[in-house]
Amino acid sequence: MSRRNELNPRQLEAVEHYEGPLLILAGAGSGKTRVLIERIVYMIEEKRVRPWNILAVTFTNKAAKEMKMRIEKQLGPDAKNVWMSTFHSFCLRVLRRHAEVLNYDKNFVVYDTTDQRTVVKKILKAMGLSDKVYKPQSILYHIDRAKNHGLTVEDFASDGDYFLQKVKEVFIAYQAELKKNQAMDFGDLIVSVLRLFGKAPEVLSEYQNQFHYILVDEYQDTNKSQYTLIKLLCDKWHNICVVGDDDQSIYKFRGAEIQNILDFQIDYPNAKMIRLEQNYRSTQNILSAANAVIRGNDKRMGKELWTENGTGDLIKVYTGHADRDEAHYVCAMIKSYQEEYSLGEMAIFYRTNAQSRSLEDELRKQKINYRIFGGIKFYDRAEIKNIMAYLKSLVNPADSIAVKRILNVPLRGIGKTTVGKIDDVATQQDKSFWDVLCSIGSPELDLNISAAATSKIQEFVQLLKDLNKARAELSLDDFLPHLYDKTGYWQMLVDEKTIESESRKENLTELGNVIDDYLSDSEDANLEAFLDQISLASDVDRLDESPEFVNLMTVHLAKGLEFPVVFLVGMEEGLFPHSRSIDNPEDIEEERRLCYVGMTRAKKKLHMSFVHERRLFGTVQYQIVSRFMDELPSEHTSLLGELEAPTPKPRYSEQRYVSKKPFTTRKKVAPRGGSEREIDYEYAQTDQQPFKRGARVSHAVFGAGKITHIEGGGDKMKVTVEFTQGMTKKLLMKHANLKFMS
DNA sequence: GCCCGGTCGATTTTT
DNA sequence: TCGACCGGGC
Repeated sequence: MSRRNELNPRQLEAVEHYEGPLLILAGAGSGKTRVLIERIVYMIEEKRVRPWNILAVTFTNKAAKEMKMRIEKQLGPDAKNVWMSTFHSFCLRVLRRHAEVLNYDKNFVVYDTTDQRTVVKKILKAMGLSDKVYKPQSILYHIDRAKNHGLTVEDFASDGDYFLQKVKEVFIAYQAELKKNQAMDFGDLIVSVLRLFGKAPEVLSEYQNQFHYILVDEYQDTNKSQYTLIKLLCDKWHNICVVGDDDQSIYKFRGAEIQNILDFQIDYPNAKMIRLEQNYRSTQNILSAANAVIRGNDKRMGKELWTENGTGDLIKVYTGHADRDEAHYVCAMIKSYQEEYSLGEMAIFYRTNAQSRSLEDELRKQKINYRIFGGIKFYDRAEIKNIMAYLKSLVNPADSIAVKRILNVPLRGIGKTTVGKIDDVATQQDKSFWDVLCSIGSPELDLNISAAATSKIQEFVQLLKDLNKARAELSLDDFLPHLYDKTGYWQMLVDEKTIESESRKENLTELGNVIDDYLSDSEDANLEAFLDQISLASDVDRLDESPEFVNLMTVHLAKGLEFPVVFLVGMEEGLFPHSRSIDNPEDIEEERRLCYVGMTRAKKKLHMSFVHERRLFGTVQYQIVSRFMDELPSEHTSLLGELEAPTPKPRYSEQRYVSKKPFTTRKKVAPRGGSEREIDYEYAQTDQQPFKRGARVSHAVFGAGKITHIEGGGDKMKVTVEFTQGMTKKLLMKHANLKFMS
């Protein structure tokens, strides 16, 4: 049964557009996923398009999975034949089939960022370059950037720049090393397909013939090489439909080119454009405010979100003294919402991961359950990486990064010196690390390795060989425990008996669950395919809805999600917008988009907050309110103090706030682009009152209390207040906005 | 081979 | 402030 009649006219137009290039400019919350799904269903059901002639590309596995599920629900098992995947998994699928064209082994592995770093470091060492001058991160930035632009090593131009010349040398050695290890990094996956298509035009035309219809989601986040890939693939039929929102392009630092979406109508001259501006997620207040913020950007196609959801609450703006107060405020608010919303319906967004700490401290103190996303990823945990390295070594022993990683884990007494010797031989004889390992102890190879180490290595080689035998005999879910056991890894954790080792064990158990999940929803399950899936998986993919936890994440991670209650914290210059983007107008625009993304996640209640002092890297930073706060029209915001304070409601009624928007009264002395922005900042002032010990006061967040201590004077006056709720706080008079209660 | 202690540096991160 | 990383000492 089609639900197409529930679509609005614009959405319907997008769904029923059939042939030729189409750009769907889909604002936040405008139901674009639905449109994509209905469009695919429409093509298959009404236009009798065969599922395998459709390619749909998304950016996250989560999005791909969800779309697949929803299409299957409408179409049945036929939907399985639609090619629905991320850019990277699509490329991996293609490469597994045609790897030999590029002289690669079919069992090549995918290297993640950590592996990349390891390789670069090794090369720097071999080339005698200091990793202080040639920071691996910086080198990898250039390598990744080149690949994002669709360039291979040969194309990499140093423009006579000495540093870039060295980068190029490292780049060349890096690619050679990857090749030797039968590995590709994320960027390679895309570039290699481009190379494959260049080298074997017949393969390209095979895919061109197959994909009559191509859909690309989040088009604003494609990079140059992804753009080229799509352009090639749709060159025969020109049935390309891209969906995106230029206002939500927030991954420039990863090579995303907003220009791709801005130029779509130039690239595909007869392209039709459909704007989806009706929002089904948020209230009008939230949308109007978000519209106003994003209007500050120059480079955009222009779009105004609107909704029939009603005006809704004003955006609550909180200003506090220190980060602690902000955390306190957020927690108080969360508690006050708990009757109306579950914890899982609330989320706190911040610009940088480091900000989560003060929030976490307070959440713990107040016994509010929370979950945090990002930070250390599941698959980045040492124990998971180690086990994965075992699995990778079994599938592809040429992967010397993996083999070296586990050679001495658990500790086998095979140390750095030994590894170094083996490495040297491997380089000299142009053999893989594993091959050298295998020949250790044989008479023709004298490495000057101690007898003890030699026998340890032989045991290790035997271990992997045994494991590979067992792998053939056991199913994947039986094999993993077997591996935990035979390697001694589990025992090692048992012996450790620390809190960390306990959590490591839990993670390993969780990895078992991941395998079970994997086995239950894929037919041709094998270790190779499992590794592929894991190497392309991310943490967000594991994000499920749980009602018992408040969600904490960076604004980046929040993209694509929605919550009834949202707290956007740390709205301060230098943090949001981040200091690294402050003197580049283009970067500021990206920060503004990020702010827009954060705001438009909120369905009902949006809170934005900033403080004047924040502990960062151990020192106190004095903060200035974010320019984005200035861009919020005052008619859509309410300052804390004008709004009903959370539990408990103060007993006073009169409002003392003189200025409606005290935080905006700053003078811009250097109006545009001036690096030193002189800012005069005013705070909401309470009338000066003769505060004395014992005075009963009221605070908008903490409620009623009693002053127990006073120190300092003038602007520096601090009071200690014992609140009736139980906590005691030291507050700076100037910012605390305390009210007297008679 | 391994452990410890000083130094340095520190956005965001769908794959 | 906190962690990763390296080099020296055992």
